[in-house]
Amino acid sequence: MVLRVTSDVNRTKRPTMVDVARRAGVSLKTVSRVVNNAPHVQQELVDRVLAAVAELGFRRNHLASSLRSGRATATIGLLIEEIANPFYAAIAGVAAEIARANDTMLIIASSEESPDRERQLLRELCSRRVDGLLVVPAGHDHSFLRPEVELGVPAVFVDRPAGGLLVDTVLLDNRGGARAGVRRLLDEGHRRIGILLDSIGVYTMRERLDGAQDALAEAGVAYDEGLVRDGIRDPAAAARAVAEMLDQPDPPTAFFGLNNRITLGAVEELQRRGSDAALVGFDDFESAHLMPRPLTVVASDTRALGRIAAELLFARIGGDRSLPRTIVLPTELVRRGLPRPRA
Amino acid sequence: MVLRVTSDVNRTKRPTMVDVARRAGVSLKTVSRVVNNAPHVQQELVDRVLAAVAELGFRRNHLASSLRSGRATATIGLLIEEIANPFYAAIAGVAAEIARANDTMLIIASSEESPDRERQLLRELCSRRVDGLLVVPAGHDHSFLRPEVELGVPAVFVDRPAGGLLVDTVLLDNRGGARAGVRRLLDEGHRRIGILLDSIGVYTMRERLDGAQDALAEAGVAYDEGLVRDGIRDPAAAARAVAEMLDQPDPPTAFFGLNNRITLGAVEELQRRGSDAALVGFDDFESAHLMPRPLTVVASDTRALGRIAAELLFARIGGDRSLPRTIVLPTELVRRGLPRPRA
DNA sequence: AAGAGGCGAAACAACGTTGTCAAGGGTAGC
DNA sequence: GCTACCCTTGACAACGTTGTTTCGCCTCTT
Repeated sequence: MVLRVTSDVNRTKRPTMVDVARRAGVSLKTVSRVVNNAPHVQQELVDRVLAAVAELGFRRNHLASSLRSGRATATIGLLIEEIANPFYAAIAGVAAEIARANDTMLIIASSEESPDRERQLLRELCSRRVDGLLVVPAGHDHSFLRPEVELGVPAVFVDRPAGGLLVDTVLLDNRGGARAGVRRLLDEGHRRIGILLDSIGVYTMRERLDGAQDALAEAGVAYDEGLVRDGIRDPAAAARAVAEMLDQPDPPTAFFGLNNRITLGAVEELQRRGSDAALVGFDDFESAHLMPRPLTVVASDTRALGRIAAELLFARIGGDRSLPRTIVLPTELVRRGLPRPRA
Repeated sequence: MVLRVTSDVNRTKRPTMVDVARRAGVSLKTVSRVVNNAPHVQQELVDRVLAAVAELGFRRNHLASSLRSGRATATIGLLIEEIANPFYAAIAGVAAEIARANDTMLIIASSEESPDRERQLLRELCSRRVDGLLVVPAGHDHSFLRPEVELGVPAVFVDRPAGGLLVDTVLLDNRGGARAGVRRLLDEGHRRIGILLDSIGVYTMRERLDGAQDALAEAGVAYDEGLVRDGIRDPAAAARAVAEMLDQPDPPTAFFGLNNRITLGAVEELQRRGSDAALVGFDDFESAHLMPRPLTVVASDTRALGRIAAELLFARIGGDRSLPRTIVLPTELVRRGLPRPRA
C-alpha cells in the first residue's frame, strides 16, 4: 500500500465521502447511508463513520447532493426592490420564517426598481435551481419566466401583478384603501387635496391614484392635476413638494401621501411650518403612533401579505397543481399620531 | 435516425447541454464553450447553439457548473438575528449591494438569537459551499466553524465578536458611546438614571452597560442596580418598565435606552404621561427626528458597519491572506426630536 | 511541395454525491 | 437440510457541467 502523506498536509482540499470512507474503512456508499440517516447500517459502522466525519471535519456537499439526486435544492428566491425599506424588510422577515419552517434557505435579491436587473436576477435564481420564487416585480413583462414556470418552478407575485404570466398573486386593496383615505379627507370638508406619489409607472401608485380619483368623483369634486406631484422618491423630496404646494396661491388644505416614505417627509414639513393641513398616508409604519400630529393611515397587514404569499409558494412546492389564484388583502383606515395640542 | 417524440412532450425535464448540442448538431463541449463565451468557436456554430438555447429554454445548471469547475459558488451567507429589525435590515441592504457589485448572490438566515439555530444555519451555509460568511453572532462559542475557516471559507463577524475563533470583526464603540450618552445626562444634572436593556447575555448590551458605569464612576455617582432593568425585548416592555420605575418612590429623572426599540417604547410612555424625564437612546432610527420630545441618541453609521464588513469579506474572498483584523467604528452623540413645547 | 503551427471541434474523464443492482451471509419456514 | 427471504454492504453508473487531451484540417513558411 502506498503511504499517503496527505492526511494532515492536504488542508487545502475539503474532505469528501471518499476520504471519510477510507478513514473509516468502509465503502463510499456506507458513508452516504450514514450521513443521510438511511436504515440498515450496523451500529458499529455508524460509529466508525461518524468518528471519521468528526475527525476530518467532513460536511456534505449540498451542490453535489442535489445535483445527483435531482431533488429540490431546499432554496427559494425572493426578489424585492430594496431590503432596507421596512415594507420589504417585513416581507423578507416572514418569508425567512416560513422558509425556515420548511427547512429551506432564502436567497434575497434586490432589483432596485430596474426591470433589467430584475430579469437578470430572476434568471440567475433559476439557474441555481431554486425550488420557487417570491417576486415583488419591478418590470411589466415577465413572459421571460414562462419556460421556467412551465418547467415546474412555482412563482408567487407579491404586492404587484405579473405581466404576461399567469401565476399566483397576492395584492393589497390599493384602490379601495386610497379611496377610503381620500374620502375621509373629503368628509372632513377638504376640497383641495394635494396628492404625492412615487412614480406613476408603478402599479401600486396607479391603483392608489385611481382610488383617490374614485373618491373625488363620488364626492363631485373635480380632479385637479395641479394638485398631484409625481416622482417623489424620498422623504426630503416629499417635504419639498409639500413646501412648494403650500407656498402657491390657493394652497391645498390637506395632503394624501401614497407611501410611507412620502408621508414621513410630509409630516416633517407640516410640523416644521406649524401648518394645520390635514394628512392621510398610505402604509403604516412602526412609529406612526408617535408622530407629532394627528395622522390617519391606510394600514395593511404587510406581514400577512408576505405570509400568505410564502405559504402559497410552499403549497405549490409541495405539489399543489390547482389553477393560479389572485388574493387581495383588505386595508384599514387607522387614526394615528398624537392628539393635537390645544391652541 | 430514431424519431424523438419528446421534443414538446417532455416538458417535465429541463433541457441540458446535451439536448442543446443535439438540437444544434454540435458536440456537448461546443455548447459549453458558447454558453461560457469561450473563444475559438466559429460564428455560425455560435449562432446555431444560441438559437437552440433559446428554442429549448436552456438555462445552465449553476450547481453542476460550480461542482465541476470547483470554482466559487458566487454566493455568500449572511446570518443575522431578524431581518425585520431596521438595524439588521440596514446591514442586509448594504451587504446585498456589495454582493451584487461582486456578482454574488446573498443567502440570508435568521438565528433569532438562538445559538443552536445559529450553529445549524452556519453549518448549512457551509454545506452549500458559500464563498464567505457575514455573521452577527447569537452564541458565544464559534469554534465549530474552525474547520471551515481553516479550509479557506472567510468569515467576518459583525457588531459582536466571535467566540473561540480568530476572524475579522467589525464592531461599534458601544462602551464609548454609552459612556458619552450617560455623561450627557450627568452633565445636565441628573443623578438618578434608569437604564433599560434587552439582555445582559448579549455582548453589545454588556459593553453599553459597562460604558454607562464608566460614566457614573467618573462622575462619582454610585451605581444603583435598582435603576437597571434587564430583559426588555420590545417597545411595550420598555414602556411598562418606564411606568413602573416612575411610579416608585424616588423615581429616576432620566432614562438611558440601550437600543432603538427600547428607546421607542420609553418615548411612548414618557409622552403618554407628559413626563419631563430626560431620555438618551442608543441607536439612531429613521424617524428619530420626528419624536415628539427632545431625544439625544448615540448614533452610529449602521450602513458603514455593514459596508466595511462586506468589503472586508470580499477582500478575503479575493485572496487577502493577511492577519485577521478588528475594526471599531465610532459613535456620535446627536440631539434629535422636536423642541420641547413652551410651558 | 512538405513540414510546422495553430485553430476548431469532439471525445473522455472528473467534480461529489446518490440510485440501482448484485452479492454475501444469516435466519426462518417447511 | 434446503429454500426463500431479509439484512447488510459494496460496486458501478449517473446527475450536468467543465478541464484536458486528441485529432483533423487549414494556413503559413521555406
